[in-house]
Amino acid sequence: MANDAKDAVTLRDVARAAGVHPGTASRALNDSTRSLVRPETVERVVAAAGTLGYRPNYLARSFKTHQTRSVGVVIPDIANPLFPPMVLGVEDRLTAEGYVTVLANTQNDARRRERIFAEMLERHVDGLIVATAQREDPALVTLAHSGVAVVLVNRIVEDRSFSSASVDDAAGVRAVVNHLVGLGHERIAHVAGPQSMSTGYARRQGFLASMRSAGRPVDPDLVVAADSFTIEEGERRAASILGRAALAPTAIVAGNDMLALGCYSALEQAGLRCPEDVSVVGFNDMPFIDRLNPPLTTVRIPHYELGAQAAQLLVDQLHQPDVPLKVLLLVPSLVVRGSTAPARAPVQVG
Amino acid sequence: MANDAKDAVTLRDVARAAGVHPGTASRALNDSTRSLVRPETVERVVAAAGTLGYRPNYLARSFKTHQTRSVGVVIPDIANPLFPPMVLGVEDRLTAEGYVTVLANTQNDARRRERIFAEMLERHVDGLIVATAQREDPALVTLAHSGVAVVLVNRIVEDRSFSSASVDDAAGVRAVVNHLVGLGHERIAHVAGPQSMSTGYARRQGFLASMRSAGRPVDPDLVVAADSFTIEEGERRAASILGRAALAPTAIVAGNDMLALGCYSALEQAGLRCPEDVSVVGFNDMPFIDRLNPPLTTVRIPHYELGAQAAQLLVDQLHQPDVPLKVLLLVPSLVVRGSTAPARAPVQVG
DNA sequence: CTGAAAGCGCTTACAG
DNA sequence: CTGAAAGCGCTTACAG
Repeated sequence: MANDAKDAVTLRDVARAAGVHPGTASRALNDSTRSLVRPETVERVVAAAGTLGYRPNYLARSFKTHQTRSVGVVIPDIANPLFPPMVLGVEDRLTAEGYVTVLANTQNDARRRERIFAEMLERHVDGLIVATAQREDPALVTLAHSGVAVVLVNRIVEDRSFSSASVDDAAGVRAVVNHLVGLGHERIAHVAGPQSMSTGYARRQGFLASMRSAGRPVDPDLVVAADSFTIEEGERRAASILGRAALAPTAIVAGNDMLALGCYSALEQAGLRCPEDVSVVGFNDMPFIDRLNPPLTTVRIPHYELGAQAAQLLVDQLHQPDVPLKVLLLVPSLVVRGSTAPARAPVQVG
Repeated sequence: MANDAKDAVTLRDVARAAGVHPGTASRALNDSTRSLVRPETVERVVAAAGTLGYRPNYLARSFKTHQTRSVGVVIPDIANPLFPPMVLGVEDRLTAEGYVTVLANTQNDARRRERIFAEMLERHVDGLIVATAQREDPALVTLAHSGVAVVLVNRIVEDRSFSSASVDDAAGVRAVVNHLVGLGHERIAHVAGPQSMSTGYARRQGFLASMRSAGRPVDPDLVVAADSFTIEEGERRAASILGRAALAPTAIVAGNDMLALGCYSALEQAGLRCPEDVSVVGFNDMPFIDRLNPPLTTVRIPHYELGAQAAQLLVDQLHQPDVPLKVLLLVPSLVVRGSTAPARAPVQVG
């Protein structure tokens, strides 16, 4: 039974060994104060710390300085394969900067999110990386007012009062629509994501704008919005389109890959083939989506990079509190796979 | 600009408002010491805390008590879809118990893992849930000797000196072999996982034993072990089997789903079809594996439950330090999908 | 049952 | 450049 760290070496021990006052030892050992100490003294202290195997007590330091060198990462759904690579990017960057990652997942539940925010504050995280922003998000604004540094990733708040790393959603959808139009599609449906989130909203707006630019009239019966970015919602909404329209669409633009998977299911239920009868496109290019049946045409976004950039924004903010807000928009690219094919005559349904 | 928590309500404020000494206020507010205080006094203190909106300073408490109510979760590869649901299970359980989850990922790198362990200790996490155990793992043993509570998940250390939640690997593989034998397969290959990990090892042992029981001779040319649980390694090892044997196997048992995906690739490279020419079976039933082309027959393990159980074991250990070691073995089940089919005559290769 | 006091291990104005 | 001292906000033996 090792005795925890009861017998740990403290700063006093180091000071004694080096023949200096604890205050001096502290200054010698800290980057920001080292310059205040005579080089020879620094050397002596560092040597003493080395031989004694001194490890500063983070708890004491945090207690004193109110900094924990920890960052909370709040995601909506850890089971959505979009997020793990993003978290990985965050974690890599944060670890490199000496921060620790406290992960929490809201399960798309607002109450749960509130609790997480409160707890993160109580834990005195130095900052937060939030992937659960709503277009209007009073809770998040309140949080930021409490003084913690907050950076948004993937989704953004509309008033742009946060630094963020996200993706040019409209550009992504434009590429999708152009691709489908190029394949001769006329009746193009959209299963949009939740309109309360910037991603769901911007992609839908982008869809409507691109269709207009391409001179394709949008049949209102072919545009629906899901309540969440889940397979189930995708299936349900796609089914409603297929059930409502007399003519099936020849292509469906899904708000993201999860919704696209739902579209696959709905098509199968309706006895329609993808891509022979209906093309489907997703958004995100999440892991393994290229190995599906059929492989999904989708918009590739740099998951890892998104996380890493968000982390960098936060670190910058922590190191220099008056740094200006920065909105980073990464450019996505279309990846064409087997789920899209040239348009044929629309299938009669219903 | 809200002033951080500079103006926070402290225990002294509560004590003053309630007309008691801070020590008494502390005792009144803590579950374990409340019984020492007269009920009316407790009431007064609690009321004062309520009106003042007192929130205890965790940092001060942690500093004093050496407990942080935080738990480190160490996984080998966040990009492996097996782990997110496991982490979710851990997190749910831990959150419910008032602990915070500090996530770190080793990327299968021993050096990185060492650094993570050291950092977790410096952060004074109360315990660790480790998904990166090796069959022989001196680093982990050292860690446990330092006094932190450690619980293993998924993989175990052979000397059984840790509590753990894992899966009966041998039983899982037995079900696989029986399934294949039932389909008439004779030439069954095994692309095993790393033999330095309990999962890779136990499944391989289980494979050999089950084949023996089933009266199927094992062709040594058809059994190889991968260096890591990755798609690339799976492809490489499966290719080596296909390249070496004069007769292709009619089925491949992969050490896990990632390796099975690699087998898919290798078969495709070799111009062989799955399942028509060669059946493939995985292990883990990781998310989305049922939507692949073809859907993978695999061994289902309760990912979420595994994480939740490990978390519970840890919490038990933290609440009662002398709790006996507990090795929990969850029972997996075979899920038959499109990647396995009745045996045909083996295909001539090379 | 409650108060008074010490102390956890640091950091940081304040002197000198 | 360094020392002496205060103090961060709690918890917990120790008295009474």
